[in-house]
Amino acid sequence: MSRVHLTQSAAPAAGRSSPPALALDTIVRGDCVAAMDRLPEKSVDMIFADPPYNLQLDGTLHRPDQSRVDACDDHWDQFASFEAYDAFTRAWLLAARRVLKPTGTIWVIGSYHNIFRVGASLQDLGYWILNDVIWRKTNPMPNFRGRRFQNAHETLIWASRDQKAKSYTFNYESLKAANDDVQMRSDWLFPICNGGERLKDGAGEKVHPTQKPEALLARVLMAASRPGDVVLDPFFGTGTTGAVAKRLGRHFIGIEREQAYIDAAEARIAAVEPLDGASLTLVTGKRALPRVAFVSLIEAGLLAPGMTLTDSRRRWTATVQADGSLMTDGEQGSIHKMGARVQGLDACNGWTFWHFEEAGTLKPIDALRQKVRDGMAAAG
Amino acid sequence: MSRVHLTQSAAPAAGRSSPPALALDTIVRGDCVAAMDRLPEKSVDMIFADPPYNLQLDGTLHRPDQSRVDACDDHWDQFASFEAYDAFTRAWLLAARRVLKPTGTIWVIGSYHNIFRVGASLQDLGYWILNDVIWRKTNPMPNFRGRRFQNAHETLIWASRDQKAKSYTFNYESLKAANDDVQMRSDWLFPICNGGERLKDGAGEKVHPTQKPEALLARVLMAASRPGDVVLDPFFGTGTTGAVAKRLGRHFIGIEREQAYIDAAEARIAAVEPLDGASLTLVTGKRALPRVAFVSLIEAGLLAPGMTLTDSRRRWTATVQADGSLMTDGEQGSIHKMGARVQGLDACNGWTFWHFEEAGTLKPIDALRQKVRDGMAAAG
DNA sequence: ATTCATAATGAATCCAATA
DNA sequence: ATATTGGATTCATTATGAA
Repeated sequence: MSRVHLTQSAAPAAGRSSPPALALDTIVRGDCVAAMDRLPEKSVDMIFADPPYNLQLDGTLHRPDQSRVDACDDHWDQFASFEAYDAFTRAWLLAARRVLKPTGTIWVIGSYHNIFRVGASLQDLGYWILNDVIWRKTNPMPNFRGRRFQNAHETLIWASRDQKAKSYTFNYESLKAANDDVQMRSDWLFPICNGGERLKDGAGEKVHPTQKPEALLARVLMAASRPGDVVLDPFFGTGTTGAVAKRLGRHFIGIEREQAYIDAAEARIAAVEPLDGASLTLVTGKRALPRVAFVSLIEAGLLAPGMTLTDSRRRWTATVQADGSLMTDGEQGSIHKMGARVQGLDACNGWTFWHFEEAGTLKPIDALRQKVRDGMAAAG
Repeated sequence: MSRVHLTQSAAPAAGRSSPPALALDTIVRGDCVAAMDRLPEKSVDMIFADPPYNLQLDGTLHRPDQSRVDACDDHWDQFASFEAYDAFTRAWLLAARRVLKPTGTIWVIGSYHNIFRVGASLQDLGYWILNDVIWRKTNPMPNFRGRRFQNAHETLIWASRDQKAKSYTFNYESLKAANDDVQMRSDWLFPICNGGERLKDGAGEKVHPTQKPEALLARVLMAASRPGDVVLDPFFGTGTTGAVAKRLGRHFIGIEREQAYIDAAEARIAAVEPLDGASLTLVTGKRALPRVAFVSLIEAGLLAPGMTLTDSRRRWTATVQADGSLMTDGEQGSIHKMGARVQGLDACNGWTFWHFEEAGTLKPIDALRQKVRDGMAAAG
């Protein structure tokens, strides 16, 4: 077992329990199923997996200029049959599911050679697919023979542990803010990994045939993990997941069989400078704010029993009751229930629906909720 | 059995044998497996299939404005389990493979709910996947609860009958000429089917919950079939495949269970005006002839096949071809190649050279490219 | 006729905390 | 475990109606 020492704190994020005796920020050498079986169950927050694609190449491909295409023909990408690939896939997906926390999610990347088998196995094992995400390549390799479309994308599947797992980590507001304030789509555009980022050996040969771009991993980690989280990569390769995790203040556990890849990954990760923690804070929306009981507005003296609230266009009115309910048309209930009732809807956000009058103008009671929250913050 | 009469010739393309006793340009009512089993083996040139997605929706979804999302909850999309869906999938894929010519290919469209199972079944049955193709939607439905990425694409799988089938139909040169002389990628951008193209009933309700855009089918048919070919659609719905096939001079065989869909499809297809045969010729050059794809102007309805383009001083003219090429003086090629040819030059920017007439004035097609670019920018 | 404002809607596996 | 309840959440396009 190798260990990469981080300069950043290894303390877990506030409010998230960390498993005991989990060797963080290390690369485990060996078979990923055996290695995962040695980890505690429900111990990792996210899994990113870039398994063998089972490319089934035969023969050598040449470019139109007769140069040879350096194919991915490594022994670890060879399987005897679809059945053998399926058995391999089920085995590692099952082991991964055991170590994944209930709030955790898994990402698997693949191409049309293997991704359909991976997706079906995910579903068969009880994972619940949240999205498939398309990595559109700005600079894919052409189809040299002109017999197919240029294969210009790869597919990622994002899945939770099971259908019931509703509270998985997803930094929706961060992604939206990063995307010109529109929600992030399922198609992402990135260049392939080349240039200075691509690891080369002494002879100038690429160290790994399928090194993924750090930008892709960065979006994955920013979307589905938080600072301090533990990210597992069972097919670590040359450590893109680890490098990005370290940079983004996440912990990683890598599993890899080939010592040459481990060596390259360790050197690579050691050179990564973690971002300052202040750069890593996430945008949080209203969802993350503490709840405020409507009655606390009355208790704080911001509203008084007997006061009349209306909607923004004064079509409906309701009376504030001392117990924190509203009364309208002889019916009594929460601000939400009564807002829905007068409109004939199933649901309503009473905080933004109901207004009070101040200095001749109508203001939503949501403005008063903010005052209460400010007071809560001041009180610690 | 219903029959739609075409005005175009039903003669097969020269050099391609046509099966005997194959009722062309008709919609067969009934189960697709039984109907395909009644067709002669190796009788169709291409299959396009839009099977049920098995969405597994649960409960009702509301938009933030409390309006209800009109979900696809039709009985035909309900399956008891993944096993039941797999059995259904294998059955129709097997029947489809029997009727497909050795030179034929199959296209299947789906989403992450079903496409992985479809893809695995395709491979298990011996089909050979050529590409997966991503339909990126310019205007997908948002994720209203902010719990996932906006599901902004669907996936098509393109496969040949088996690995040995090397001489499948693929109009590589046409696609390339139509795509600004770079080979067509595996990610395609189209709007969803809405507006005037979307079939509505007397009450203004959509006739079919999942009608596909004609532009998508047009690219599929232009890529993998030739004029006179027979295109089978075992899940015909409201007949997008048939409408596009008729317009592009292909024959179709539709299979559909619901009479209401058949009625809508027949009326729709009857109203389709086939393109002139001269507009449908394909580029066949072996070498590369001379970036918004010119074909996307056609797919977007900004230009129509058969339209005449001229240079700014009306010295030369050319005709827009359905495959996205131009024809002039009996020669056919990209907008750049044809611009260069008429001027006797080595190279030419077809975007600024070729003009179309609008309200009596000539405008460069580059103005239309900007419109398409605006749509691309909107999609990220 | 044109512009602007408002409403409607599309293959969607769409919540979290408390009782 | 289930039931209840608070209250957070949408993008691009088309259709409709007002000015």
